[in-house]
Amino acid sequence: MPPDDKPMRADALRNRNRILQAAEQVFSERGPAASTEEVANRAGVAIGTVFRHFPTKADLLREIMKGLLARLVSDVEMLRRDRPPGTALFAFFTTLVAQAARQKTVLDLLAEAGTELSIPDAVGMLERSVDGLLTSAQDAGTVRRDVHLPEVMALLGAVCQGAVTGGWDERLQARTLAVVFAGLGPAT
Amino acid sequence: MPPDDKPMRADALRNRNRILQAAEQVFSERGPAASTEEVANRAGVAIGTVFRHFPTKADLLREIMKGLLARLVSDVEMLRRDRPPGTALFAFFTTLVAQAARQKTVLDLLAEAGTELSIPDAVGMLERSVDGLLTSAQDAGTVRRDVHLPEVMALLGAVCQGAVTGGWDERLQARTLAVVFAGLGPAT
Amino acid sequence: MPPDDKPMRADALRNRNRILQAAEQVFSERGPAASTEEVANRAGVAIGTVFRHFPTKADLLREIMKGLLARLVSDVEMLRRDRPPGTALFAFFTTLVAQAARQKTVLDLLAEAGTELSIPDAVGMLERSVDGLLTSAQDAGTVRRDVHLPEVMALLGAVCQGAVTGGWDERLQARTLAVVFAGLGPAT
Amino acid sequence: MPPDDKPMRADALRNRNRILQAAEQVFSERGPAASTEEVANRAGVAIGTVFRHFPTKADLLREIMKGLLARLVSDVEMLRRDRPPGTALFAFFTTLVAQAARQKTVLDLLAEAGTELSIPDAVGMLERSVDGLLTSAQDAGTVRRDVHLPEVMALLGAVCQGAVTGGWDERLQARTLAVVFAGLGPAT
DNA sequence: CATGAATGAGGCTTCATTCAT
DNA sequence: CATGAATGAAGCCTCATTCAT
Repeated sequence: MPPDDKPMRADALRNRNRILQAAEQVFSERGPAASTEEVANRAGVAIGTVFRHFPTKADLLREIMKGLLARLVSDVEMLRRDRPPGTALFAFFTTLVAQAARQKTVLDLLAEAGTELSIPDAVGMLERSVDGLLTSAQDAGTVRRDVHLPEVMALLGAVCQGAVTGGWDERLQARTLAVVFAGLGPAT
Repeated sequence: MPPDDKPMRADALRNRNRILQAAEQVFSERGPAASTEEVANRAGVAIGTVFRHFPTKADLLREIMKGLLARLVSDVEMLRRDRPPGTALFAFFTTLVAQAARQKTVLDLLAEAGTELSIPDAVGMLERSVDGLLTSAQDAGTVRRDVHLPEVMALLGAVCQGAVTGGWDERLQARTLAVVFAGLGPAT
Repeated sequence: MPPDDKPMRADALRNRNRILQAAEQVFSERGPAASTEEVANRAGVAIGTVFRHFPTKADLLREIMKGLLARLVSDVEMLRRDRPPGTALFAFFTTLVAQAARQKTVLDLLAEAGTELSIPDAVGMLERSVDGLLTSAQDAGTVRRDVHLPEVMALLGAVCQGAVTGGWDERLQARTLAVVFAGLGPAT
Repeated sequence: MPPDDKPMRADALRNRNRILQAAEQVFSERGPAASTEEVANRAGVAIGTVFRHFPTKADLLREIMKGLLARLVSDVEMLRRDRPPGTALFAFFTTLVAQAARQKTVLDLLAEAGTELSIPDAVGMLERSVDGLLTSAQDAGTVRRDVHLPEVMALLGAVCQGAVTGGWDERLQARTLAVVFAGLGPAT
């Protein structure tokens, strides 16, 4: 989401993206405490270039989060198109946990930065998307009607965090999600 | 668990405990990035004393974790004594989430330090305790037989992380746990 | 004083002047530590353009000084034309102090850059001009004969510096100059 | 003026003083833009030690100023004791200009830092001291009664600045001060 | 043993200057 | 010529750790 009042030069844009990718990697691996210098190295640019594009480390973190959240929103949209409404929400849980390593950044940042970083818009969009999934699932009868968005978001976050920090393997992911899905499903 | 080859003088032991308490507070509030100096201040000792007791910041963190995990183990034992076997596991989930703020340290540390810190013993003990809870619940018929320890631990961790980093209020804690409990319960 | 071996295109010259004006403003307000980038912004040109015209920040500073000194010289000439010879020197003092804010740049630069910047020609010209003022005043009998140019220049500089860094208001300017003028005047 | 709630260890105090001296030198020579690192080198301590004693560069500058101003105040007091009241003020002017190189720091800081640094107490004390000198001189009849403190302070500052940034030699100092003294003296 | 001063590597950020577009 | 992105040295400051008192 580069703010392009003026189109932005080709090379600058390429660097911007390289930096964003490098940052995503680095912060995923080392947590948000990783140094900006390392991001620069991994991106193959000088440290000054990172700061030209993102005047502050927090700006860089914020931008990564925006990107990740945007990607999640589009994942949701894709699922709504390609899956039967009754399973799309479950599929989203599964995807999310499977990608957890990538999502680590999102969660860590939400945790670490907390008050400082603020990207309510992006978060709000994701919530609206997931709400769509939930409603569809309830209409299809695969999720109980007394389940509401907040706990779904909470479970999404929890399970994702858990997967990341706990290092769940595939089998464990499946078994854990099975419990959650059973909990969401119709009462009988 | 002071390494007591030589008994350790009374005042030294008192300092050790003060430091541990202070550290728990400080790291809970500020995250593991908080400075050792602040721990020393809060404990009312000089920085050198902290490093005499815990040669490395990581050692200090590790020791806190051990303490927290030990406390969890004793929580579990207490629940086994005081609660009907069918609900003890659920009670433990509830307790854990409610105390999440305190547990923040545990999780953060697990996340942050990851590979560096390693405290398999303490974790193992907690796992054995929880396994007891699980088996009892299954015997009592309040938890499905095809639920196994790994996913229970996973859910415990996930839900705890979620509660902390998501800042769930009491209502949200209850609703989220309701889903999980439904998922653990008998299939109808 | 653009170095015009080749005449220089009209737009280039306009940029040169814009940069010079901007630089004068910026350095007056923020001191010589202000960034070249800000000069470029204020001038409405790109940073590269500033460095094309002035290969070094020091070059830019030097050029500003030359300009300011040249302006002072022409102020002196004007006073010699428009004022009675007995008061022109005093008038120059007064003008200078009143404009001190503008002159801040000159002085700061002299102070800050010291050895690095060197602009003997321009300073020499100003000295010759002021010498004219001094001689006239002495001929008119308003300044003592045993006062020489060096101390006049020194007082000029001192009073100007003082006015700038001390933030003298009008009343204080007047009272201070009154002392200096009394000191310069005939003995009885 | 170390704030000695607790007496302060001998070595710490020695370092503190070494740093202060080094800083005075460095900032005199290179201006307030000189690097803290250089101060550390000159003082023969590590950079961290400088920051332990003065948490901020501004704190260091402020402390130097306090010290210099305090020394000036004591200079004044000494003059009042050792000199006839009619000449003490003039002697102070002379001393000040002669030491200008040392005082450079004071003035530069006053100029450069302006709003940021604030040490009103120390400045106020100096003003009160100089006021004493002025009154004495007026009582002794060596300074006109219609001269007031503000312009004396202004001239002091101006002449000092001038001496520093202008690099006046002894002869020039004398001639310039002669003019000022004549201006302060009785109207004939 | 406790104290707290000293160390110095490392992090974030700024800015003069260079160079591809 | 102008543009503005890239560079990288350098500055300020923090903090884990060591060591003299």
